[in-house]
Amino acid sequence: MATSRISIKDVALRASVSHSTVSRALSNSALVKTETRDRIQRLAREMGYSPDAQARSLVQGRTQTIGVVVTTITDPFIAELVQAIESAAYLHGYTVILASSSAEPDRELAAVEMLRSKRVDGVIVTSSRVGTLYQEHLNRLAAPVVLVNSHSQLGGRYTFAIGVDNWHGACRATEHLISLGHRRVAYISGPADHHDDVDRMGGYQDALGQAGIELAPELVVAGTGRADGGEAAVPKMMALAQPPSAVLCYNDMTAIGLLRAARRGGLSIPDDLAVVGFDDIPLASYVRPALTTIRQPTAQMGAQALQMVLDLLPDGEPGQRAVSDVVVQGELVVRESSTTIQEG
Amino acid sequence: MATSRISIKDVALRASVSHSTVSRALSNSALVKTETRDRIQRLAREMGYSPDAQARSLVQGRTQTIGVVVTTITDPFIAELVQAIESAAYLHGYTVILASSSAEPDRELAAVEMLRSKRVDGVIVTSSRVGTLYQEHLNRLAAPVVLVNSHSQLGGRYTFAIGVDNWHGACRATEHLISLGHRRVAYISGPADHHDDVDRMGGYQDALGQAGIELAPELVVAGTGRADGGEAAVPKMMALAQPPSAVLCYNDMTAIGLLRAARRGGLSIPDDLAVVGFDDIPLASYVRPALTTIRQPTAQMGAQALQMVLDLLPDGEPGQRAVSDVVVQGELVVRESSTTIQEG
DNA sequence: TTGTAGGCGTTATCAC
DNA sequence: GTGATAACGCCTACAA
Repeated sequence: MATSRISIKDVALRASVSHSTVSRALSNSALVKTETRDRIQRLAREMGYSPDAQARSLVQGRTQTIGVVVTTITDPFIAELVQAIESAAYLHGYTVILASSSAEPDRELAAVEMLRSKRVDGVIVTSSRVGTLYQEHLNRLAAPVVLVNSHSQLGGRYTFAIGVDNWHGACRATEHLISLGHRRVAYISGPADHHDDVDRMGGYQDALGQAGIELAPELVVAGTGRADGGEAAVPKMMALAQPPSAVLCYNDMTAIGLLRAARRGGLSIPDDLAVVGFDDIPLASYVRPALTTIRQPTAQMGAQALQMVLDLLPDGEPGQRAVSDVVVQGELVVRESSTTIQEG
Repeated sequence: MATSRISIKDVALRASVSHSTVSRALSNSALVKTETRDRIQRLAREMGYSPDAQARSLVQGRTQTIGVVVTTITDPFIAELVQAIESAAYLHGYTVILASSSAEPDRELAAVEMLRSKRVDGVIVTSSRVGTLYQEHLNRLAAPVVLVNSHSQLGGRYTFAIGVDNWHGACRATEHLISLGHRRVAYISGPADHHDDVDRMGGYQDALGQAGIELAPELVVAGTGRADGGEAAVPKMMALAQPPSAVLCYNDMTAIGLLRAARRGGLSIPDDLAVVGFDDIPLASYVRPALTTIRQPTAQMGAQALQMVLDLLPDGEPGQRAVSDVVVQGELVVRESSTTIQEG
């Protein structure tokens, strides 16, 4: 129960002033006598006044709210991203509305429409797959949109992206394996149509080429981006006339699935097969053997995504100046799955 | 850019009707001629009209929005909870505002104040620790509050709770260990002041008593609720004159820390020490040996928490009828850490 | 320094 | 059936 709705009018009545004076007093306007201002503020507090954000937004034209669209908050990578976004938003006086799409087109559309109605000032999208259709909805948003780890296909005037350098990360990972003496390095791919996957495979191939190692098409195995993809890949790879001695996986979950299948199959990691993932999800350091991987600077990406949105706001706080797409670098984290040298 | 702000007035102008008619037409009121209604709806779509949720809320007195307060969305248990809440909210036409408190009192207060200003229709709190001070803030909210896995100390008229049966879960877990032949069963506790911990320890003790096993105070070791607590507990337990042959941990993270330390210490799990956790976080099935634990019906709890909030709303959709505190039962999930019988 | 009078975009209550 | 008109709670010229 507690405090019923109390408006500036109620406060005005009790303070024997007009509601405009209350409004000014509460926003610390210099136009009101210090004395009355203090009196009004005290009174408002006593009465349990709470400003109505909606009414304010209605007249001011902005809601101090940003929408965050995710496939599922259950994904640890996305969760960390959202945490960073929420945290940064809080520091700037913004609020986060969460919308999960479950990767279903209907819900994606519904989410965007909802955010439009709520008049969010900006939107951050972390669905790694942003189809043309989806993008079209986003463009109707009349608010700046920042994509995290996904590529804008249409490139609306107000749509920008921030993402990890997939190519470079995969390159580093592959070089790491090569530096350990591996010559036959496999790649387990992710979901078929993913841009990420294309780029990561590109880095893998280029690193091999750079080292003068010829590409072996049979060493590229189709995965799913989930653990099952990694599990299924093991028998395929091991059935080859010349099995690989090392493998780069599209992501950590693929690698973890692979670890699991390798264990069942009696393969010793990293001795029989060195394994590297991508992402550095929390699980990566907990599995045995702990996973070597490319760490995405998740928290940084989240915070920066928010800053980009703010920079795109009409008059908003200018973090620096103009906004452009941002590419961040991942970091190679060496653990047990690629080398027998123990670590944390 | 896209569509600028278009209001019902704009539509009214183009349709040569009053804005009231447009309002009625858009809400499918029977009071408007079918023909004009269709015409207006078509026009509104063409013009890219999007209703302003804030203006609507202002007059209707409810926002179709609920606030979710978490310590950190990064916790997999909480993430799953939030996912379920968001999903259920969507189905009921509600939107979720996310606020993370980082367990800092300042931010807790700020979060509550923000939700108050945003005029959320209800609030779900998943901070496992709800202090008296915090509760006081919550009571000022003038909106129903549902606590997940935490105990309301003041028990405001509008504050209810849903949580897992800690006592029963710990009881089941302990009985499981006893049924495997263990007589010396240890307990590693969680954060000192947690209600959860008290209840779980109670279940542990009662199960032992029930089996006619005398309680050995030295077998209760202080933990932290985090991995470090489990790690630190291993040397303490093993230094005992009669070390335990099994251990129940306050939660999974404690158990995982224990697993790690045991591994380093050359202890064989479950042969030297059988281990059971609590929660069944995703990690539990991925660590080696996979963790036996008590699974919390997370998704169900999230969905039900939302339903409780809805039921508490003034006129809101009545799921069933009166609301009361809810206790759900966890489920024993047997994996490798307590028995050598292989599984999953 | 303060008060009056709009108006933001809706819905709702009246008349017509 | 439809159109004025008045709220909802706030901000902000414009007056005083």
